[in-house]
Amino acid sequence: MAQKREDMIVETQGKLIKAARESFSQQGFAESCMDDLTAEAGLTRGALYHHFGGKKGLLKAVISEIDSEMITRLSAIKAEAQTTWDAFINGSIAYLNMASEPEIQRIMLLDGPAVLGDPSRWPRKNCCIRNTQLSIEKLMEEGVVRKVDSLAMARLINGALLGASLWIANAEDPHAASRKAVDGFLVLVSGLLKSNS
Amino acid sequence: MAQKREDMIVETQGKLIKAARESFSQQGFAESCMDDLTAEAGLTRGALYHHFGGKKGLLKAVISEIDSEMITRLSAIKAEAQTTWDAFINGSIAYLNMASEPEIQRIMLLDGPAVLGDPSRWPRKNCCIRNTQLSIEKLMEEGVVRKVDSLAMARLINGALLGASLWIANAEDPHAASRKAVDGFLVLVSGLLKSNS
DNA sequence: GTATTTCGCATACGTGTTGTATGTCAACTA
DNA sequence: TAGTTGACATACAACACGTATGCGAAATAC
Repeated sequence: MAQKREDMIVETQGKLIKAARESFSQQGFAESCMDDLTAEAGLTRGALYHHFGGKKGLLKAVISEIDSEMITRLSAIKAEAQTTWDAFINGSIAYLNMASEPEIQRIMLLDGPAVLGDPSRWPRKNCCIRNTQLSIEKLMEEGVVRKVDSLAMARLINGALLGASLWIANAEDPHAASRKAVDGFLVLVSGLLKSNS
Repeated sequence: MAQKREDMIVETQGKLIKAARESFSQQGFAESCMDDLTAEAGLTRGALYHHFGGKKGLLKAVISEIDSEMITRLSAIKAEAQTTWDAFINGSIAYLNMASEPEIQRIMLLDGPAVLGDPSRWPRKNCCIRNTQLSIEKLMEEGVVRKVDSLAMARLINGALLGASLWIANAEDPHAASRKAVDGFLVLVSGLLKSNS
């Protein structure tokens, strides 16, 4: 077990990331105080700057972790579908629901882009947009959907889901809003199908 | 001319807003220093706090001004169209282009939502989402598009355009990206048309 | 026309938060 | 077991924000 030290490191980083997820999602990135945040994790700012280089570095680590979780959840849902189209639709709806969760919305959709810039430039192996793009390309190969630029379409769809999720999360009746958003989304993506026109 | 004092006020506020637009769009809201910003306008932070109450208040004023300009530009474009559908499409494309402008993107689409929260809650008389919603309702009345929840659809469409514009602004070839985005958007909204299915 | 009040804006100050520089002690290496 | 690394804490300095206070020119009153 030459892993004792290494274990402590990942534990420390984990505690910091956990505390950061809570603080960032509840108070927002700008309002989060690093002294409070690290104290919550039973540490000091020294650990933070040692491991992550600063406040933004911690945000990057948090985003990376949440992103991985989202990919995992999305993949599981898509794997259950029978057809590529179903996988695309179910994945999109799942994304819509995830994006309505306060933590994901605040960190990934509001503070993340504002602090770190365009999400597609974030250095992460898997990202949701890439995922959507691949679905579309597969659907085009299968001849199910019309020929379009897959990246542009992925951006449009991702943005649509994001916009709807912002609305859902702030609606007086999120459940009803979610249903309306899904209905609308289905109408919208029906335009992709070759069978139309 | 009992307006001498009042004129000075609007001039002062105008200078602050102008400087803020530059600073916010170039360095972002968080990185903007109020001392530098006010000095740029030939004033001090005293004027800022007197007129706008603080940093966030200034951002609100800036957003309000930009929003008005966007509405004006959109209205002009929509008024030129022959049909309601054309007005909707042309307005959407115009919005896409506007959202690709650095100032609008940074202030209205990135920092604004992160600092002030969901844009639909912003206290402004006219907003782009409301505008889109009205277009959709009119199209439904005319029997051109299928029956959908207009607000949900407006949110989806607005989000799609926003997502695409973020991509365009960060693309290596913005012009080509813009064309692809417009093509994709047309495919997407074709799903709204009643003539399909 | 002068006295008085208002208020637009500047100046001065205190506080909180960030980043860096330095110190310390436990864990690895030989 | 001695030496070295490095994980993390402590101490310090630099801003940037918000507030409290002050000044001087317009507006108002008489």
